[in-house]
Amino acid sequence: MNPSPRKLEIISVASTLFKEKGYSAVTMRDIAKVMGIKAASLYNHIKNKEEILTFIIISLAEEFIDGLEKIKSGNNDCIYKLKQIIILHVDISSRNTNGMASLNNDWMHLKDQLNHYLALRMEYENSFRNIISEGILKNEIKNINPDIMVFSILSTLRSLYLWVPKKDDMEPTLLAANLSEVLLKGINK
Amino acid sequence: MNPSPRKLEIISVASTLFKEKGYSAVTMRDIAKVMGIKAASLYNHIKNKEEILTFIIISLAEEFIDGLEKIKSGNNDCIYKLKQIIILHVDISSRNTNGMASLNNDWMHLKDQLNHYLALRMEYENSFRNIISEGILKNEIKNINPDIMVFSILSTLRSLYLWVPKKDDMEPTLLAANLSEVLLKGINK
DNA sequence: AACGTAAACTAACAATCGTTAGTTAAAATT
DNA sequence: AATTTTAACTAACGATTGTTAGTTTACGTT
Repeated sequence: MNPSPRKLEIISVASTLFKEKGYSAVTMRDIAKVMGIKAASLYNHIKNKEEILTFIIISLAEEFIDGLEKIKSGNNDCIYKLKQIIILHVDISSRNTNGMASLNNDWMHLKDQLNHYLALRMEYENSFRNIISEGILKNEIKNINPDIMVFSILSTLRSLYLWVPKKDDMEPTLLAANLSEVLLKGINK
Repeated sequence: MNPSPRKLEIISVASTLFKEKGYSAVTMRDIAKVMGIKAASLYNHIKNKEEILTFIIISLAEEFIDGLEKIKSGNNDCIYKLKQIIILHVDISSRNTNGMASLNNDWMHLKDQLNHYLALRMEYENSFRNIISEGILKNEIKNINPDIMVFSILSTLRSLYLWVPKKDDMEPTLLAANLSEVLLKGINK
């Protein structure tokens, strides 16, 4: 069964608060106050606090997995795939600046779905590294430790949620293009 | 008056727990348990929970400010200064992988010193951006939006605390060198 | 008009939170 | 030897936590 509109509203409000203070510092009463209702009323729509966090994190994680799957399946060179990954991150992060905070910082508070999340993350990072390694083999990418390249690029992409809201005048397309230039070709002239 | 050894021990234990679960999710009883004492006994050494967080964050922030100040004052070209900044981050992050987690994720729970921290952070980012902008003027650095370059590089450097412990076999010097190559000249061959 | 449901409410629960007060035992200082 | 200091302890505080139970109100459907 799909989440009701009211439930999505609660999740959206919670995401905003989770970004501001982190999951642990946000109380059900905080969420309820923004919703304009009492804390107990939240439980007409959600099972518990954990369910909110789980929904935020798992749906975003799966969106990334799906996006990467499509990119992998395309028959393109590695640099092009990396550009698509950058676009994927700019896109998802721009549409979910709040939820991305939980995905990055509050995943350790998952219970039931913690292992599932960790598996998805490992799958994502492995696929990312494979694209880099393939690029090295095909002589498209410099022969540097692939782990360092994955770490460097992914760190930037994972921080987009903090940065995009401060530059909401900048078009996602332009941002992705500039990021590709910086991340792939560097800043040195 | 300098912090006593016992106080530093508490702060160190707290840092470890703060990295694992975040400041808000760590209780004084958690810290005490690892110390092998009761929660109330912590208060013989520290004023309150907030003081622990403040010490961790402010001392690290000041270490970054001091390091950047020395780099700025040197009469070197901008690319060299950026390489020094990368070394600075690798150095501080390697020696404080736990505390860096609080600096990055728990600063919003500061009270008395929140404004001080925000001022230091703004000062740091401004200095960073000035180095980039100067590099563009001197034709050392590509003429792309400096904000994007600052964001990109700083995001990677700020994530080092997560990555260094997973690669503790890698020498900091080598890591800094590889990072300089990737961040400044890109990965594209 | 009667009924059922959705979504709010009040009230309260046991658990846990940061913190304080007062005490004790050992170590350091006089 | 007497005294002060350090650092632990027990016990408890009021506040807040996530959550449950039971109730009320409004609305759509019969």
